[in-house]
Amino acid sequence: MTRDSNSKRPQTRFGRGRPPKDARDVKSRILDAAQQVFLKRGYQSASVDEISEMAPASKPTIYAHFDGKEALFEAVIARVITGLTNFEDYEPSGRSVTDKLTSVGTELIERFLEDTVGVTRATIAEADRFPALSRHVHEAGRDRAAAAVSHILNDATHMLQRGPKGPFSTKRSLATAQIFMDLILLPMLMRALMGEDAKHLRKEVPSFVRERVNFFLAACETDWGR
Amino acid sequence: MTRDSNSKRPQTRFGRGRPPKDARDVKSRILDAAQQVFLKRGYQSASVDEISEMAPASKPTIYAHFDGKEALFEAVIARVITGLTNFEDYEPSGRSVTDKLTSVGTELIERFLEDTVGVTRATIAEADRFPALSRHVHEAGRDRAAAAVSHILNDATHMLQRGPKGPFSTKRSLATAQIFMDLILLPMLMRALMGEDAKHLRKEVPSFVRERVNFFLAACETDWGR
DNA sequence: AATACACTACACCGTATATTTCATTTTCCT
DNA sequence: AGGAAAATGAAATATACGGTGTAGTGTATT
Repeated sequence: MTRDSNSKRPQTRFGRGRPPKDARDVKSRILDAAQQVFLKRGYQSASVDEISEMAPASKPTIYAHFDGKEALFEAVIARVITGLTNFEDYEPSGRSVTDKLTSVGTELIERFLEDTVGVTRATIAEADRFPALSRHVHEAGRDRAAAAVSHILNDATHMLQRGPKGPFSTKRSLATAQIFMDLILLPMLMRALMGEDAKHLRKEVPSFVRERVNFFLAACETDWGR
Repeated sequence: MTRDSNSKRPQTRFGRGRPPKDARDVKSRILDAAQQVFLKRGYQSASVDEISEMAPASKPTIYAHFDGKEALFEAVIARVITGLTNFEDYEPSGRSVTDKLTSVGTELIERFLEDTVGVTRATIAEADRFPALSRHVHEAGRDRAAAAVSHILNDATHMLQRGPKGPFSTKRSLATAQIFMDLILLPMLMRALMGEDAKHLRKEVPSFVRERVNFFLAACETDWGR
């Protein structure tokens, strides 16, 4: 009864022995599984056994590649973070400023609602066990995205042809980008964190973004606070 | 190394036997300790033993008063929540609208930064273990506060004497209050959740609130989106 | 003084889980 | 072919924790 070949073992499972060369690298298999499990259950509730089963990879193998559960968790977070700030090749659609900002806002929400929720939840939960990680996630998620949005806002400035004293004063573009994100991304992220259904959230996104962009532009077109 | 080795017995510890009548009720001692431990460590990492030591109360006593760890957790959350939404007797200081809103914003941050951070963190972490709790916290923290802010905004409308078509249109006052909170409270709450030092945060509050109130008022004084 | 009570301390059980050891198996490389 | 490499399954170790049972003890009440 040791050999149970027709069981529901997930995907590829190798028997004992050195795996064939064409098999996907064990390390990345472990990381993939760990990401799924950690982002689903959080750090504490995640078990190495489950990761081992899902990878698939035996526990000795896991401990051969990573120093322990904590190191594995940190590796997973680091990997998700780096794969999340690729705003390089993004260009907002639409011609008017309103359309462009709506596009940016929607894209932000879409992108962050996908992977970030799990990471954010996990890091928030374990904020005192991994203080460095928490800070890293914060900076990566907030400051980097703000820089990207700031860049896009600067483009909008030039588009409006109102010069450096225009609605998006260049000097404060970073703070303004921050406001944009707080106004549009953060509320949705928070609601997702609190467990609101993703499908339900997605349905509200268009009208929500429209409302917030209107509000944002209304303020930007004045000389708020100078 | 989850365990703190400096397990100094806090405050009063009774020997065996029935405690004197004037001793604070065991139940509230347990709840106090449970609150400290849960909000510090989260649900999973919190151990009943630690609560027992901190209360101080023996484990059998704890299980005599509560059905188990989950029930204890729910009791703690419920207790924190109910003690959090007392905006009844709050009146914003200042004469100008700007001053009033600044006062409201600061008060919001102060109040929520105190206890809410721990609760929010704990419920976010355990959002799928206690789905009902998560929703309750969300509604209590968001909708109730929004209603209170909405009320204050309505007062500001009357103050400005611009009638029902004024800057704070009554019909949308709830959505506007939502924006106010998202603009002022949410960013600070998020930063606190990510483990930023409370002392450091408090130093930034005044200038932050000022900036955001200016932005908020600038938009409100237009007819943003009709 | 006697009794009921409301606790305490301590030890125990069962389970879950991180981590390691060991012998074994299969593939790669020369 | 033959050894090194890489992984395996199974089981052992160690720890932590939720929950419970037992016996004892001081306070309140009668």
